[in-house]
Amino acid sequence: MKDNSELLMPVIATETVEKLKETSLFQGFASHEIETVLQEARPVYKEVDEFFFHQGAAAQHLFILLGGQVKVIQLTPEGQQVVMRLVNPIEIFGCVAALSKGEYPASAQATKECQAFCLTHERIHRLMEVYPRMAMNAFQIMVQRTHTLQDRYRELATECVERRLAHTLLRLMQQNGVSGEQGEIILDMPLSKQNLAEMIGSTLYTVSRILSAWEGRQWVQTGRAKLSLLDPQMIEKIAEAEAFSADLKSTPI
Amino acid sequence: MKDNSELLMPVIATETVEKLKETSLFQGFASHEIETVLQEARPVYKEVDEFFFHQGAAAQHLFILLGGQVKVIQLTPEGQQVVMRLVNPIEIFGCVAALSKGEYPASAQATKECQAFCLTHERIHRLMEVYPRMAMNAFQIMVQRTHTLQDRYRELATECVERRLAHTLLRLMQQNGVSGEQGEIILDMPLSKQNLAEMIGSTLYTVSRILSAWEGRQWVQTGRAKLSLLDPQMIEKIAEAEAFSADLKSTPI
DNA sequence: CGGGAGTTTGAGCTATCTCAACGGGGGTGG
DNA sequence: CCACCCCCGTTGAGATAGCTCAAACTCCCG
Repeated sequence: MKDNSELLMPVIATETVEKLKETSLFQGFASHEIETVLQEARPVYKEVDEFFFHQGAAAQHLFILLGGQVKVIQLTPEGQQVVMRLVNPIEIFGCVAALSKGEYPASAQATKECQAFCLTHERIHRLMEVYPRMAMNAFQIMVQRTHTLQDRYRELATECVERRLAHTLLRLMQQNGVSGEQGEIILDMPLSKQNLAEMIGSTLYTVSRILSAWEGRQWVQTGRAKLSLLDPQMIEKIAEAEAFSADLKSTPI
Repeated sequence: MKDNSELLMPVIATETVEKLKETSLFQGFASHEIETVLQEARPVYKEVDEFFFHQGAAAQHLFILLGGQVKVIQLTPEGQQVVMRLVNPIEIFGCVAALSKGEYPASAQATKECQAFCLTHERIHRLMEVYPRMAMNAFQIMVQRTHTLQDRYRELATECVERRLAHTLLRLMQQNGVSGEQGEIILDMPLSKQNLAEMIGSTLYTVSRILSAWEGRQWVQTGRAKLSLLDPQMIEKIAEAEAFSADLKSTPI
């Protein structure tokens, strides 16, 4: 283990530090400062579907995702899942562990093979006292995240399923969109209808129906846990226009 | 103005510092440090229904509420309101203004006569560099708030209106509940059916129907923008029990 | 070449929204 | 002090988006 970490650290550092430097938590940090921080971190690897932590467990570690993707999910008392957010590389998750010792309010599960760093409660506390900038950045991140969550909340409270789905796909496009050969945008992630439903507070049946309708008009293309946007502008129209809808029952074009 | 501020500052300080010391943003601060911070703040007063800021306006100030109550609301493009949160004394709002210059994502409106302090972007930035503890506290506050918002999101996504209403009343009870003479808990705030509906993503009609049913069973008592919980335990049962409901159409007890 | 996970689709159901009409209390202005 | 008006609330009836359940279908994997 010791050999391993001494081997890994410098490799990851040189490769990753520059990336980290540009982003959220380490805004305004010098390279050597980031390296110092990473010295305190422990690398973690997870296979697909493995959990970083479970809802209700003692919150010990904050994670910085380096590669892969993580979904943060909450379970209702009845066992229904709700996807609270998708974590992409260079983002942090498990923030509740950062300063206070409590329980994780949600679970974090790998949707791809993942590499991450993890930091203990005590170390974060100490680091933030030494680097106020880090605390400020963390604050900033949470402000931003609250903002996003508020938007989703408003959508959920006021919009119909079709528009919520459109909004969600657009968000996913921004974060995980990859341009395909015909100009379509492929969502580079495993994404079942069930997953989508859990993100927008709906059922896989309804999601399937809506996507079928969209597919019939060549706006999207769906497959087994795959999805491409053929006509993002149309999806935007659905998301924004109040009086617009695929109108699932209308005559075919 | 100058006379005014010199007159007000010490008065408010001596009276308020101890309160602030115990709470959120100033955890771990010494009295004299809080006083120093408040020197940089400007007092603000608002009448009922006045706005501290509007959604979309340039985010210039972060506010610390001293007295009164504020509701933070988002407007949909169609003009529908959603109440994102209620701010009670010694809480902060307008956090988005703290570090980055952006737009307020929501509006803040006084529901009672309010006193508050406001701090500019630049000052907060400087203060947080001097007092890392302040940044850490702010981070902590936002983590907590995200947690609450996630819970509400999950409720909205998975629960029926009646249970969402129950959860919301329980939350309000904790924050604004005052024990009445007969052991009932009075919600010490102006609270119309419309407001409640905007908090839980429903309509005033549905809320009215549910509360009527509850009132019929002596669980609550409603009036013009008033509400008391006569039997909080029953409301808790509704909130938690999966198979429980007032069953609006059932025979009277 | 099963088997299973993910998906599609139909049919019926129901919680909730919408619309409309009426009720009632309290603040305000005469 | 009274009356009016307005805002808030109630209640009914009808419409509907989306959920539930059930059944069949399809791809991928071993």
